[in-house]
Amino acid sequence: MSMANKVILVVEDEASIREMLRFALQRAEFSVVEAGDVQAARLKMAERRPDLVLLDWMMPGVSGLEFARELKGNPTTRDVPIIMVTARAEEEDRVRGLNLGCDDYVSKPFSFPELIARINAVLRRTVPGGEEERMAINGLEVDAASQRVTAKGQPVRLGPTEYKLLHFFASHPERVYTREQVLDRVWGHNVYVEERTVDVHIRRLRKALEPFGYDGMIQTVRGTGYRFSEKI
Amino acid sequence: MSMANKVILVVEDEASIREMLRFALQRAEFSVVEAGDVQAARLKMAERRPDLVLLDWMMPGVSGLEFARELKGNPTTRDVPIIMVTARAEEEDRVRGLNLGCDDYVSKPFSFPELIARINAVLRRTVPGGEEERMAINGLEVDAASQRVTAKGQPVRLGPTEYKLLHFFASHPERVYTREQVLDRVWGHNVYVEERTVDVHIRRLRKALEPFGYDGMIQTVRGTGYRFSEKI
DNA sequence: CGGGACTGTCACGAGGCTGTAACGTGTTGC
DNA sequence: GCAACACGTTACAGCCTCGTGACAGTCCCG
Repeated sequence: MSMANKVILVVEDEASIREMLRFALQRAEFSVVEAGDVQAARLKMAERRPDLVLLDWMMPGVSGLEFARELKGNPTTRDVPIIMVTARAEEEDRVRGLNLGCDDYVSKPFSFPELIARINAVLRRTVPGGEEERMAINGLEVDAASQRVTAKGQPVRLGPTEYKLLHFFASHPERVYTREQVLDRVWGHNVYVEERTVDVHIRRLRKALEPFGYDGMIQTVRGTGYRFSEKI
Repeated sequence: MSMANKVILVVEDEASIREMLRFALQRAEFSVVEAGDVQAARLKMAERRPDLVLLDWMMPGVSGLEFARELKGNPTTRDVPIIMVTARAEEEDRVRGLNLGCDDYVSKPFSFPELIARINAVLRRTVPGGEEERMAINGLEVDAASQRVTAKGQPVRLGPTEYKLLHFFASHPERVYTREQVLDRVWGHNVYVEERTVDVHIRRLRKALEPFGYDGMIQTVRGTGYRFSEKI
């Protein structure tokens, strides 16, 4: 299992716990980046995008909850998985965290093996092959680095969600996805939005691609969901 | 909500627990297949690929762990999600299970709502068709991932039911099925439809395949039902 | 503070899909 | 030959799905 080289950002105010976490994570062959508060976390985040964020729930200043919302609200960081660390196993917090789009949840006191296992489970879920930096299908180019889309050289104006949607579909062509799965992959885990919302964004995406004749690539599979295909 | 008709294989040695699980799952509109040990589970697995496996950890004979490893090692069954059921919250076991590639775990005693919720969460993540499930018989291709059928390269337009029907028959060739069996497998358990309805959909499927000369593959077995055969 | 961009939800309508009945056709058994 | 039967085929009404436009709320930025 080449889980190595994965970078984990630990956001935790108590230095002693941070220390322990670093020790345990490094022993499991993760690279660790630490932050004592949200401010520092933002900087580290901008510096290098981690593969996963381990986020303490209770922190002085900006809370972990708010930081999670911040990350999930930003298209650039939306798909970095988050595991919440909370002091209590309070149901309500847990629900709020999950509804926010956190991928999992660990409550103190936790065992390190369990923590590692959960991290591995979450990392395994995140798309392995979907890290294509640049895709060009049939004259339609999707550049992940600049988050830009061009069709036959012409720039395509897309909103963040439409971009994310296209990026996801383009990196998984010839495959049907249900609305639920699209919501999971594009909007984030455990976020509650109406399924039909996908339809609307599909419509917006198609509209944006229409002037270039690419709208046919997003295909409706009646009774199931949608599919991206280069065959127009 | 088209979540119905998902098939769950319950592997559990204690009959009473199996009973409870079946009750709870069926009430949540899942179809349940049961197995008392790993041996039986293998058979059920081969007979029909379930959408999810609920696997008891502790079992006499071959343990759940081994069976999980077996499933995850086989490309055909690799992407059938597994939820482990452990007797206690045995830390180490849990960890081993997750590292093995199980998608989630539940520890006894568990609450049924939680179990159902976890099952739904896991099912939501899994893509239809799984890994490269693709059939090509004699120039007729059925691709489960894209839910698309092509005959000699030409796309075949099929409604959802016709697609499911063809997919089912194509993956069980040279074997007769009664209308009742077809209804069970294609329409799903606990659905009441007139048996003759199968005839109508068979007709529609044949009609769609006719332009390509493939309609003869769906053969009538008078007095019994239908059969799919590559011999036209 | 005001405007613009973006998002999520809803309501409406067109069209496709489904199940059933009814009738047609071939087959079996007497 | 003629019922009885099994299956083929067609027609159709109702339902369901999906496309689409509108709209209110939110966030950001000048």
